[in-house]
Amino acid sequence: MSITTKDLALLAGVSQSTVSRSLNDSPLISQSTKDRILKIAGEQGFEFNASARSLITNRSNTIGIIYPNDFMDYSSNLYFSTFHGQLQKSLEKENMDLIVAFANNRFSDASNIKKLIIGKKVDGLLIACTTLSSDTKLFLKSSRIPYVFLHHYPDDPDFEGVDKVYTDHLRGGYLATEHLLKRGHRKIATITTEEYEGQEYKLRTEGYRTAHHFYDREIDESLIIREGGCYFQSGYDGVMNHREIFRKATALFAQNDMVALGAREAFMELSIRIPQDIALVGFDDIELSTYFKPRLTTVHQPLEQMTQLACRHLLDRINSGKSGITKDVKLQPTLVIRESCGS
Amino acid sequence: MSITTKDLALLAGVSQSTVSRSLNDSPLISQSTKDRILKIAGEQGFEFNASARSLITNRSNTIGIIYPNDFMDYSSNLYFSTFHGQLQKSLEKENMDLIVAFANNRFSDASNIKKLIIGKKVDGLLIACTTLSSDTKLFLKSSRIPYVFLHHYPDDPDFEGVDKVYTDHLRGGYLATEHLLKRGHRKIATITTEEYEGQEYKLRTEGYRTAHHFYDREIDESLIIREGGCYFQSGYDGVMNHREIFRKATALFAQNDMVALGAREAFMELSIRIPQDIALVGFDDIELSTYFKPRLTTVHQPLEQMTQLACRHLLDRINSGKSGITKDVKLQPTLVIRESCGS
DNA sequence: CGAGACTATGCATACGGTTGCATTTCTTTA
DNA sequence: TAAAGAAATGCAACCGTATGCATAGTCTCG
Repeated sequence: MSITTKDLALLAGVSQSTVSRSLNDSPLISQSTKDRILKIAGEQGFEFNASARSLITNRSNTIGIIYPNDFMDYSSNLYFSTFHGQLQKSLEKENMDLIVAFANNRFSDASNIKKLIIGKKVDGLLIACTTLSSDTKLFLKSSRIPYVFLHHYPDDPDFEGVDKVYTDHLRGGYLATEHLLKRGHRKIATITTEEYEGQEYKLRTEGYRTAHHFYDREIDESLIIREGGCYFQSGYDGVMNHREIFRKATALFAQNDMVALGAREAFMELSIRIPQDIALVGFDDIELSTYFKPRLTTVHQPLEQMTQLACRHLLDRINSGKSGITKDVKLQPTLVIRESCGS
Repeated sequence: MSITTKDLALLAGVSQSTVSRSLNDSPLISQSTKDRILKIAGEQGFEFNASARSLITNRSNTIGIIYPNDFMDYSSNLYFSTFHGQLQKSLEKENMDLIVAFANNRFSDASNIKKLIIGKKVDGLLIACTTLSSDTKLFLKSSRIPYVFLHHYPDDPDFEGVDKVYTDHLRGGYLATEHLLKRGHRKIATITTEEYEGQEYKLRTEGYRTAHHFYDREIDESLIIREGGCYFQSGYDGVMNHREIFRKATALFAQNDMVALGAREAFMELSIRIPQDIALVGFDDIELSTYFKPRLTTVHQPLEQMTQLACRHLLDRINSGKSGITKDVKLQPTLVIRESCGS
């Protein structure tokens, strides 16, 4: 149906290989021939057949992104949507297509990931998911496919020597807490989660502790709320179910912005004013956090930088093979001070 | 590198075509041979090479979704993230992969869409975008690729006979307004947008008008606020910049949930209480709208149904060709009554 | 002016599958 | 038991592109 290089060859009165070489700007072909063929190709609206090309070059110009299975649950967490949007943008720049796969396919027995990799549908993998099945892990380690962990990485000795790009969550937790300590707060509550399978929240809590230690402040364990989730509702419940805490606490470090917004909603219901009665810090710096007054002070994750770097590293791996030093890029978050802690 | 059907043939002591037929469960092959080969394939972790397969079958098992260029701007609009999540889910069920493309590529001259289609990287297209360049439009009409419009469709005679799946936005606007009218409101404000290129908001306003006519109520044009956007900020500004309106209006139909939330924020600042002082209705029924108290009464768009149907229709087209009657599916939205209009 | 070097092009094969047709093997039936 | 029919398998072409190698044409230079 569509026009092929053979058709172009016929039209130009040359061989198919000359057409192929011309379109690929091979130095073997004279400029005049190239020009002529390029012109014809343009007129005919020619585009390479991706499959034929992949078959011979072993490159699909497509990469895969692996998300956790319950990614959908996070779609209400704007962090992930923004993340994904950034990623899509980064890859558009590189002229690569993106296919999304989930850690475990719910509808078929065969892992879609394997199919993508062995079937050569993707040239490499970005993995934004820390809980891979041991089956998948094994497969990844043994396969030759380049991959880089993004956003976070599994706390697993098996994945020591692999590329990763992620945010320094501990530092983020530290920054948030330090800010509150510096502003004179002594009773700082925090809402974290232990249900979520990644390690991010543990690290953020770790940062919370480190800041206390650094500033020589006792930690009141009763101020650490483990509400079991990283959603709006978790923040709301976290406050509602622990009202007594907020009689003594003068500040709250909510470990992500959605949780912060949930907490904020609860505070409003309880007539606890932000920032007068309680200072509030979030994490992620999603767009939504600038909407609600007082605008949320939060820890910014450099999403754009993260996705760009990850893409670059992955493409480097794809182009130059598995060799080369491991890239372990820990990006530094920054504190964005707005009004939720006073001015 | 990877194992091929030829390798399997060698292992099984049969010809490559027998392997191919076995793996495709062809009736030509005896059950015993099939079993044997399937077993070997399993042991070897065989997966078809997608490119080789596509090349000969002309099917990539991948479809494309076209989003507007400024899709990123909407990522703060949870409607779109949820939409995309649903879509991904629907396609996972059908064992198809998804590639996202944007109406106009910002980084390269050549349209990515053309490349995907002519290069046969996708078998069909879902189009969730009403503003296609005339170039792209022309191309779509002339190409043989199956496509279905999703979410909304261009108001364009060129696209009369094409498949579409969308929500009845007019009816949605009607339902929202009717609800308010029935509850006795006579001065109902609405925040709409005329900047957004789709027609949705025009239709929602149309529904607002229709309801008034049906219930024989005069329309006060001064109550129609065109704030120029469909974001949180638009809702906030819409209220803030038109405070005088809300001295007479007793209800607000915000034409999407983010706008409603923005308006809510403004109302809170102005100490206008929901629902006592003003009743509020939104549109979309995003998850976020159930978080904030009073929970938002809104018009639910049947997203899951929409994406599923669109996928089904597209796959039907892909499988059975361009023929067959046009599917023009207008889904009915429903009113979800929560607390933002009183109880 | 002819040999050698270089440039530009064509030929043929490979990539990994699918599939029409030929061929072999096994049944069936007269 | 042999011929015919059916079932199972193999052979070979093909999908559209890339590329090593052979070849034809051009240029240089002694």
